[in-house]
Amino acid sequence: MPPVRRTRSAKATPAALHLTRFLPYRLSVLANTVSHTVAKLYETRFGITIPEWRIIAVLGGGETLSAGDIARRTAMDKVQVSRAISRMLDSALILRESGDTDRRKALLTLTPKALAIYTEIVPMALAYEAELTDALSDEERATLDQLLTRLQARADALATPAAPEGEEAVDA
Amino acid sequence: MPPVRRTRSAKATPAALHLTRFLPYRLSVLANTVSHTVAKLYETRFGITIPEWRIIAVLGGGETLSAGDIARRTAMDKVQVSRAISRMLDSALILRESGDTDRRKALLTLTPKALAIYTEIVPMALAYEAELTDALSDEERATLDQLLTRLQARADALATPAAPEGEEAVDA
DNA sequence: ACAAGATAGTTTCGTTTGAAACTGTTGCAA
DNA sequence: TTGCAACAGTTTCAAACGAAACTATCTTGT
Repeated sequence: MPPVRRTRSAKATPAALHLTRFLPYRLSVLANTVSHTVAKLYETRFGITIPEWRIIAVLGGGETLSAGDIARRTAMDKVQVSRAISRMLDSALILRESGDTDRRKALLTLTPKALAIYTEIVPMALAYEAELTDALSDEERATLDQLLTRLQARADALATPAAPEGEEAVDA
Repeated sequence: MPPVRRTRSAKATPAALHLTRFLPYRLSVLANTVSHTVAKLYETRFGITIPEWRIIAVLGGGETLSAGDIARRTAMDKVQVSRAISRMLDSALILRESGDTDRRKALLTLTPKALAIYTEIVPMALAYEAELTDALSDEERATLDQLLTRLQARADALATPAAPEGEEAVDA
């Protein structure tokens, strides 16, 4: 009997991997391209960064939130939020007031200056988003929405236990 | 006659923007969740970073490329590639040889050690990808592929002139 | 009522990042 | 040929990042 011939599928050739077909890679590149573009948009027009934009976005409705609330809603970590808030205090975009029931929590509100930015920036943001999905039909847009939601849920489930929820993000 | 009632669509209320429905935000969060997970995977198992993984991925076929080639194929900028290569030289994952026709270009090849990592890592990467898209049907996977391709093309077209092509990415 | 632990937020520290400046090499034009 | 722009890759620098340590406040159990 001849020795067992190692079959090709066993170990020899690992399925080839083309980076440009690899989903994590593609998501990363796409998210980066998009983030860079909008970051430059916000930066040149309003002098704010993406973390600051996110904070403006969640406070723009006039709500008053604590830093922790903001971190949860923006998927940024508390360090990032803390730093962004301190920048925004310097540039008079935000108001901080100690809560009286719990003095650990600081209640944050946008200043009129920030609200003005909000009013101007939201249409720009939506316009960019519209341009980005320009080539998609309404049905495709709905499908994309669907798929992203499901992928995010799956990614969260597969995420390292250290960050099971409230994932931090580079920018956007 | 009562005075004209300002219509809601005029100026008063800018279309509300919910971060969790905003595509750039969603892409950023998803890409980050995924990147973090795979980064930890590569880090704990092989002690390599994502830039290093990408370089291994493009050189894994046995090809010999220059740093510039790698930058183009991995969508990383040349600084990032340069740094990753220098790490890989230290850890004996890569071989650098000066080209004789053009001494500016260095020809890079993986060492057997890196090839062994490649052989082990590719199935892991594909397995993660498979798990991520677990809940998707084949048709949905094809649609996702389609949509991502089109979004990337659109995002490139809308990108700031500074980076019209060969976009750099944080990780993945 | 008070020690122990949880929670809110900030600061520190070492690492990573990208833009810009720099070094060295090649190709081209006068 | 030689001078200059383009190119490959590295280094520098200031900013941004995240983990972990820290401060301050609140909650809970005994």
